[in-house]
Amino acid sequence: MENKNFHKDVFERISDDKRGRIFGSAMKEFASEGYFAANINTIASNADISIGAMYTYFPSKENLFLAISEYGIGIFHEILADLKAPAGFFETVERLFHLTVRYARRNVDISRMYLELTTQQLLDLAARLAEKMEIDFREFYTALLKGAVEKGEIRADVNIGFAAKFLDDLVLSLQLENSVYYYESRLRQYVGEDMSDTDIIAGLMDVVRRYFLP
Amino acid sequence: MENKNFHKDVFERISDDKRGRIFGSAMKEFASEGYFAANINTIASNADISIGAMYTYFPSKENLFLAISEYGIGIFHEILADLKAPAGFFETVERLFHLTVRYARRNVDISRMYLELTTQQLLDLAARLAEKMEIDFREFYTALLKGAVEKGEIRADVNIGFAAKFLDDLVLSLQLENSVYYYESRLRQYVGEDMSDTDIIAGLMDVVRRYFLP
Amino acid sequence: MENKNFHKDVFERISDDKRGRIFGSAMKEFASEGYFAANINTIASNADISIGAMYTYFPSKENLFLAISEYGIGIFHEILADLKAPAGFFETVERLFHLTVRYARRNVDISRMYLELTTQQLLDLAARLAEKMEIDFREFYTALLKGAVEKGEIRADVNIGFAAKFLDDLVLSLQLENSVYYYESRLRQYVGEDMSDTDIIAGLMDVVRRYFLP
Amino acid sequence: MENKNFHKDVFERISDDKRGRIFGSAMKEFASEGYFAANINTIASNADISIGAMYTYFPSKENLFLAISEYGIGIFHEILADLKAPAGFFETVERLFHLTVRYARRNVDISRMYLELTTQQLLDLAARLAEKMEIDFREFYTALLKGAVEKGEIRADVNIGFAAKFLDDLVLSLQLENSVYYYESRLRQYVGEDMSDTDIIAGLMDVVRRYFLP
DNA sequence: TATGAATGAGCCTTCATTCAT
DNA sequence: GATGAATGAAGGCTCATTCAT
Repeated sequence: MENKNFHKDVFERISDDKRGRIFGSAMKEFASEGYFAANINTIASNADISIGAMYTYFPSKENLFLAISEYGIGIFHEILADLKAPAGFFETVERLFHLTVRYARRNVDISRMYLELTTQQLLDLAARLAEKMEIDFREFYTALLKGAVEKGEIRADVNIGFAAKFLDDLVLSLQLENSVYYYESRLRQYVGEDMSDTDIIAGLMDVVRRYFLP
Repeated sequence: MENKNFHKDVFERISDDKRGRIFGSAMKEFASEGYFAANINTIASNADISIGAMYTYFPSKENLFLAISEYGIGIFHEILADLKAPAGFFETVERLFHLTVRYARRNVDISRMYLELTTQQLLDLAARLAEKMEIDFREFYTALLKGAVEKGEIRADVNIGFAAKFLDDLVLSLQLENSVYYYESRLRQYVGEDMSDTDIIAGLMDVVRRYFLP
Repeated sequence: MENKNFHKDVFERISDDKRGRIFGSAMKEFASEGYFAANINTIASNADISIGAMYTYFPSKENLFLAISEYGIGIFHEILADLKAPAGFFETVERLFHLTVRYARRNVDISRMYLELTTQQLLDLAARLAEKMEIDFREFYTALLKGAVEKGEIRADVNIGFAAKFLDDLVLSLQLENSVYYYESRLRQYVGEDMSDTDIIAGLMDVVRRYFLP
Repeated sequence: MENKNFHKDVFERISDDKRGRIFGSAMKEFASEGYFAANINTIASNADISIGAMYTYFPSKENLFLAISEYGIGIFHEILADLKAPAGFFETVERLFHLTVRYARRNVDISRMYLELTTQQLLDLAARLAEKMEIDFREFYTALLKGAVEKGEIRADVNIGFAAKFLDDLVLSLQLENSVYYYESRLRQYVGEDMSDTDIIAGLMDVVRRYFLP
């Protein structure tokens, strides 16, 4: 059983507090500056540890980034876990939208890192980390849709693959609009300042219903 | 009337060929490496001009990036110009989708730069450039939707702002999937390898019709 | 009586096994990497002790190096001890050559360290350690030559000092050729692959005889 | 015809003065500190150029070292060139000894670098550079000895290969004693302070004559 | 005493920018 | 105007050494 970790062993033995500070500091720096502009010395200093310590925990900047990415992406799995409880199709989708908004806001840095990770040619490995999460979401959507068809909740002639991606697109847009300034601002330009999260999700549910109902 | 250009005056007096080489080289570098990892010396060398020349044309890396962004974003205006000819709502939307695919493919570097520009906290100014284009698109969508409502082509109770953003989201996803590897790959994971561009656009039109028809 | 040791007192109280592991590991590292590239942490880890322990035994990298040098150089004294038994001049010289080859091969790391120590400006102290050994060898050569002159084994008009150094040069070349790759390879380029150790020593004895015999 | 240089092209275009300063500074630093302890910033600063400049001339510390080594080793070829004029065997050997002393003294740094290069496991490439010079010297010795045998100047039964190496050993010892402090000091311990260079060379010629004359 | 995590000065290298020619 | 050599601040990373446990 090989060691597939991005961190060195010592990192597992340090206090939760310190580990948290490192993750927080690194996430913030990577999210706001991007991989290349991010400064390891700054990350260490903001986490209140020495650069030396940083390098006893992670063998390189790249590995630190990968570790942070892996951790960050993992957070989004929680959304899926939160959705486990069986419920009707539209109810589930609506909860997914709400959870997405909540998670994106609570984990702005992670959201941004994810975006950076997908759009930049960064590191193959990083992209593959994101893909892992994609797989789980894909399977979730697919199962959800198939179940809904079987139960007659939605029309039977939808193309499952296409519809799944469509749902994911809606989720992605919510994520962007709740973590990336540019997309938040764009949203407001389109719908004005008055439209609440609830309104927006209601709007999305309208889209979903019109598409999936017979 | 102050000079609001990102380039210096000399830049306007050089040959089209040279200007083209600079834009091409810079776009490629910025798109593939990202702003910070991009190397001005490399850009100059690939454009077959001296670094000295580069700095007589642009006062800084930042300004070069901004100039390139402005130019690149302008390209997408052509899509709007191409859509000027009056036509039915659904016909227009379908043409928009086709044009988006074509433009994204033909201008992969620009597409990537646009993405980088919106997701990274890069330069305020850069984001504002992108917003300029957004405005035009927003106005286009709004006019299109209002006209369609007036002509009775689509149901009258749509929220114009929300619907406009919705259309733009669809366009954005097409753009991503045709220029950024990660999103291209994600699309294929969802819909398989067999689905053609035409099929996908047909799928999107289905979404659009179900949403906008009464 | 001050403490002139390079190690701290504790070092004398640890097990022979541990002491041996430290010497072995340090010698190997210093010999193969050179003083500056040598890594104390690596030495400790290869010796299966903690860095902390290393620093309770030796106050610094420099002192560790000196201790190792002192020890290593001491090893070569054994050659002299092995030569104590009185014998004829040429017989003794021949045995010296054979012993040199054997010791150099058996203690490659020490040989290399010795070389490094003499050629690099390393540490004054280190050079002085090597000089200590030199003194013993010098006295040995001098006594040997004087005795041989007295006994009429060699011509009486040799310059003892010069002749002693000459003998030491021959020994040095044997040492180099049996521990440093570059000199081993150089030897082979000159004399071919077929010449055995015995042949080479025979060649050297020929040199010695022609020089010292009347 | 590929570029086998260790330096970048620009280096060939700078003034002889500057090139000289760089070589001098680098040689001194590498010779006195050894490859690893040598500090590129120090080299640059002592040569009165910026570190940036250093890196426009040489792609890396390693390449700088190789360039310096190549140059330094080349200097020793001059000895061979100086010996071209045909002369008797013993006369030639004596001139070789004198030239070696003169060159070693005049190029102390080079001599030391050469030694470092052979004794440390440094860089394969570096060792190969030294070997190149060895080849020329080997061929010189071989031709010299063969000629001397043919002309009846020396006894015919010498083993050319062994004898050649023997001559080179004598030269090497002269080189060491005239550039490396340790060996200079060792020499003095053996022969006293009074023996002049001329005396020492006379001593060596005595060795040579006794060995090579019938 | 032993441990090994922590420290931080220091080194190699990059690259945006300047400026003499 | 064009050139490209020169500059030097800044960043990733190493490793001798310390010290709390």
